[in-house]
Amino acid sequence: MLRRGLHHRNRHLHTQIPKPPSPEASAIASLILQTPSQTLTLTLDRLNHNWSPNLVDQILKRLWNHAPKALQFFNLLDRHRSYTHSASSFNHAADIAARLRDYVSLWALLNRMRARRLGPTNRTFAIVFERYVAAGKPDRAVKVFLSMHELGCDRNLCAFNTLLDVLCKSKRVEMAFELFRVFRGRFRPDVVTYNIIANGWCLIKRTNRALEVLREMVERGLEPTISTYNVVLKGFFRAGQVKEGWEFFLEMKRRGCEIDVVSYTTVVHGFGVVGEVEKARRVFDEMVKEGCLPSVATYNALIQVLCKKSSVEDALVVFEEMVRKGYVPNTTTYNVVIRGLCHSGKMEKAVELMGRMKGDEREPNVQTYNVVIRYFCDAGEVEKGMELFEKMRSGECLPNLDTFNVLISAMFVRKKADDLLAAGKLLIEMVDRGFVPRRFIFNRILNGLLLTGNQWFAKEILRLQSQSGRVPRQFKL
DNA sequence: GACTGGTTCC
Repeated sequence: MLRRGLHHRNRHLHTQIPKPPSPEASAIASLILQTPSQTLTLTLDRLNHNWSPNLVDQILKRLWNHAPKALQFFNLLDRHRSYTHSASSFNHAADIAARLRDYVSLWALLNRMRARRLGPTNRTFAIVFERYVAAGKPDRAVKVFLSMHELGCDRNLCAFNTLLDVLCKSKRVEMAFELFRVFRGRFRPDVVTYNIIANGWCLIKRTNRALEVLREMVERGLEPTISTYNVVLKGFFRAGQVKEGWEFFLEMKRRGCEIDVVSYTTVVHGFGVVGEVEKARRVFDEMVKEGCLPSVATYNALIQVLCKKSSVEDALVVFEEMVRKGYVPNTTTYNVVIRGLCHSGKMEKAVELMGRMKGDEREPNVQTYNVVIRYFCDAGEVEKGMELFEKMRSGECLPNLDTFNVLISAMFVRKKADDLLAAGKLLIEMVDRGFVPRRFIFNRILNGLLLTGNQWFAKEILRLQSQSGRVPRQFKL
């Protein structure tokens, strides 16, 4: 009986095999980056490549951190004699324009899609909703949804669910619920709609509201799915109701619910955050016994609890075990283990593991770098932190606000004049990349520079401060 | 990536 469920339970395993990298796309992407904007047309003409939608998508993905160049590439290729963009490439371009908050280009792209009868599709609208909400304009997202039909796309339940999901994930649950109440007569909500709303309430730790919504769902004759149960399960653990969560899990089993890898992972993680290492392990072992294969996420949950509440050595045992069993650790796995190693002072081993990521086609991301840089700086090895920072600048991993804050703070530990100079340079780069430093960072650096008698540089920083703030340069095209 | 669920950190 248990065997029957094996296939769909573990469909996630298929996604664990890393996609082969596309050397062709990387080569063209770096060529585009090296070519000055003025001569890009010529370069692309001369390249005369056999373009395919997939290749163009890959290139756009690789140019993600270089948005203006990405859009220029897209637009130039749009005027190509024989090649025409696919809907998916249009969506990529729209996503990039929206991320730059360049709404003029965004809507121009949507209109072009429509003119060519490529869309805009539900996926396009999902991007638009997400970007407006991320930019703090949820009302715009709702407005776009309400005028979808004018843009050549039916207002359907899918789009409605997507909008509710985007609002809920940004914690605007009240707003989503209001919308749900107003429009439920028109769109006939399905179990997905209810799962989204219930998950929203759980996200803000209002498990009772989630249960209320789900009761209403059942009254309306909709059957809960395994996702519904998993939403509630996660909700209990997230709200710190561990006892209720565990009892709900047992109830799921009693009722013969097909507990899947997500349910198990939720429980392992739930016990993990409250430090119940033994219980977490027992549930992990139980799922294996029940014939449900753990996924990478399940391993991540277990490895994390071992790192935090047991020891990084125990975590490494499980890490090596999963590798031996043929799993490919993902970036999260590496980040968890690397953090554990840093935390117990094993910096060399942490750096070694960063190197090992590349072998698995898992590039260290900004979180990976930030953790290792932070621990190096805390240990007083500021040079090693800077070394990693240089490395990330040369690669495709962009530093974020955290990276700069950590490095700049580190420059005050040793009370050296050179360090203050370095802090000032970091501040300039930070503003240059479109980040807005907090005022106390400016003041700290200014005071330091004045104390060490570097009046000239202090003046530069002051000028920078008066300029920074409004429109970050990153967002200008 | 094509309506929903599980894994890192701040």
